[in-house]
Amino acid sequence: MYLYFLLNIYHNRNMRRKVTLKQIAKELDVSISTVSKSLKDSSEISEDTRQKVKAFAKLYNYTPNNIALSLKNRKSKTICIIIPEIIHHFFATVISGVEHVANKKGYNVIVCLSDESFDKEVINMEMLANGSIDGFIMSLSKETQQKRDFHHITEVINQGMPVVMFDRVTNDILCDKVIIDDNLAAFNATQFLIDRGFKKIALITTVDYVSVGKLRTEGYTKALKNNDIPFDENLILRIEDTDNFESQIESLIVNNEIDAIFAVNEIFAVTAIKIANRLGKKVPEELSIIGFTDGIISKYSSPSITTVSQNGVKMGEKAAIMLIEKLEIEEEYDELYKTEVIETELIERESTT
Amino acid sequence: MYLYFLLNIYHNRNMRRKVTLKQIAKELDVSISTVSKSLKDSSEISEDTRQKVKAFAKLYNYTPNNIALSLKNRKSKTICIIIPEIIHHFFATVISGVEHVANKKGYNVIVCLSDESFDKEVINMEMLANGSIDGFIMSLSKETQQKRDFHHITEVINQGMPVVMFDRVTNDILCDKVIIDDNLAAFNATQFLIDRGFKKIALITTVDYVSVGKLRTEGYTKALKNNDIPFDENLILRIEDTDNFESQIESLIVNNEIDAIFAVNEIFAVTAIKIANRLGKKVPEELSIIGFTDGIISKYSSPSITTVSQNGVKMGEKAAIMLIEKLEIEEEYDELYKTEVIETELIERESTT
DNA sequence: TAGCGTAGCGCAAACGTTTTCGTGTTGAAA
DNA sequence: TTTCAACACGAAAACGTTTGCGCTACGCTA
Repeated sequence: MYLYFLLNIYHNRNMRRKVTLKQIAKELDVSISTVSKSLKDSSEISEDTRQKVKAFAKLYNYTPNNIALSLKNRKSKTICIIIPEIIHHFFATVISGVEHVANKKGYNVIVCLSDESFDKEVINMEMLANGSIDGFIMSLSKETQQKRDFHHITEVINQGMPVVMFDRVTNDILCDKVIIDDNLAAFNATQFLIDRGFKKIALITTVDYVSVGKLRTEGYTKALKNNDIPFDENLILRIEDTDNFESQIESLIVNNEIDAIFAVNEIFAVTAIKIANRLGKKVPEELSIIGFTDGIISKYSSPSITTVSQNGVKMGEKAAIMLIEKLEIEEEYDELYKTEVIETELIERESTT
Repeated sequence: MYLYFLLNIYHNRNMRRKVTLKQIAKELDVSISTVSKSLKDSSEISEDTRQKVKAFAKLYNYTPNNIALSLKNRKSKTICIIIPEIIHHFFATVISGVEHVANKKGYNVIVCLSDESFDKEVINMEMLANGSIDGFIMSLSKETQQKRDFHHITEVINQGMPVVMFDRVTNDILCDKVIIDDNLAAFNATQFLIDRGFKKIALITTVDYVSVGKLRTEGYTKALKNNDIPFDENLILRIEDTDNFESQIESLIVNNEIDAIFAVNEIFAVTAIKIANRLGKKVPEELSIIGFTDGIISKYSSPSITTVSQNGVKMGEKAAIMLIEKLEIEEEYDELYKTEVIETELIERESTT
């Protein structure tokens, strides 16, 4: 009898497919249920049979098939995180946070990249919302924010699938959210520069449809107003195309007598430093610069960059916790949506006086 | 009849679970098979019924349940990539490459982080090798490389699941691999420095059990030998603990009259620049530095760093292509394992004369 | 000896598909 | 009127689990 089994399993070379309950049952000449129950130590089964089955299962390294379990339980123990770009350090840190929490709770993480494209975001969501995953964590693509078309998200939510949005969120969707107070953080950063005595403070930001760009711009504006510093539209540079923005920054610095710059991301900040250097303007002696997002660039740039630290790991962890909480509530949860605000921190380095 | 259906599906508020073939069948008073066949435009079914079913399916937004399909087809159309750390820019680019190819071919990507830990690597593999995924792409954790314990990988391979290893690979496992020629790349980088007339060339590397560190060290050594430059063990700094290595680099620079440094990664390179600056040694005028891995740091550092570019995106793409090829061969494929070598490129920037 | 409790196990349904094969009905040819 | 092909559809198995319930046989009590 054992021989037959061996022949069946080791069908070629030492290649052996995963063994199933059925195979074990056949081999031991009992029913599938008996095998299943034995492995779960059910008292329905005699001690004797139980031991026999368990020994056999161990020998052949039995583990239950996850897909079958998913189908039966109608849950996959998998969550999906959709981000615009994995190359951005910030998003990588968020993934890291999500992954660790998810793993601890027994969940797997599928990563999808929208590449800032609306269509890819839609396709990804539709592909996975069919049982493959239990819930979404996502940050909107630029294009989606621009189009303001969120039907794919409402659809998923209406199916009863929890969604947690982070960083790039929208008020048009009701769901759990994890954000930082972009407005306040920008306000604080600008105030920091004002406190150092600067009056001509430039802002390098993104176009307004990117939610965080807009909020940060508002925070900047508010700080100026609060301190009775005249607002000068010329000092605001809104970068749309991230391919070729160096010349724009250069003219900003050349054409205005600025003494400080607040940039809404690392790349803008480090590029500003580079161009200032090239123009013979010393940072921080002649020009102070503050960035946003505490990535490796800010840390390793020289001079290293004073920046608003946006704790991606923490955001990811929080988002994962919120999602999994929703998933593990038995009942149809009341639609109580929370928005968590992760605190930011101003990290002072060498790029400011 | 429609009313009944509506009551069933929209059971509360406008929450509607995904509709199944069974529900459609019941509602239209036909069999499940008829529904399934209609949706697949089978000629077995009359034009009339087909249209009716399709219209109904469209109305209720039917899409097949992925899990059920996975169970039936015994493949999940999902692959898993296991990496030591997502924070490293290089690994992020690899994911990006994998994701794009996988997506184009209709596969999803599960990302697992081993955090350089052997145990996490094992757990991740065992968790997913039960039907959840069709194949692995992986880069070994440091701990795994140190222990030289690869049983979890052979086990998975013996189950008939394809594995593609990249970057940090091992000869102990027979499978497809994607690597760069670390030895040659290091040789070329060192030769580049020698060609510039440098004789006292330091090497900042990792401990030897990290496969790529070892290979790069060998390339460095070979270049010296080839040019009859005396090999000086004091010029080699092997960094184990990445937390506190600045002081080690500092003593390397202070205690030896070096005129160039070859660092096996970006962080070491940029840190070396920083310390050199602090010590009043100008880069590149008094000290030339070459890094490895063309990440954002190298690009945005000032001076920007001459580096060996290791195309992560390309590695990821190649790995994904190889894996999916294996997956889609119908027959038991012959065990023909290939090792693809991705070419590197020396990108000259400002940190070398 | 009839009755009954219980230990030990198997049946079958369910999760949502796909697909093979079978079955009933029709219309036309013989 | 019988026969048979073609058409339109349904039943059921299969993928691998879990689990409620039913069934058998045994040993015991009355």
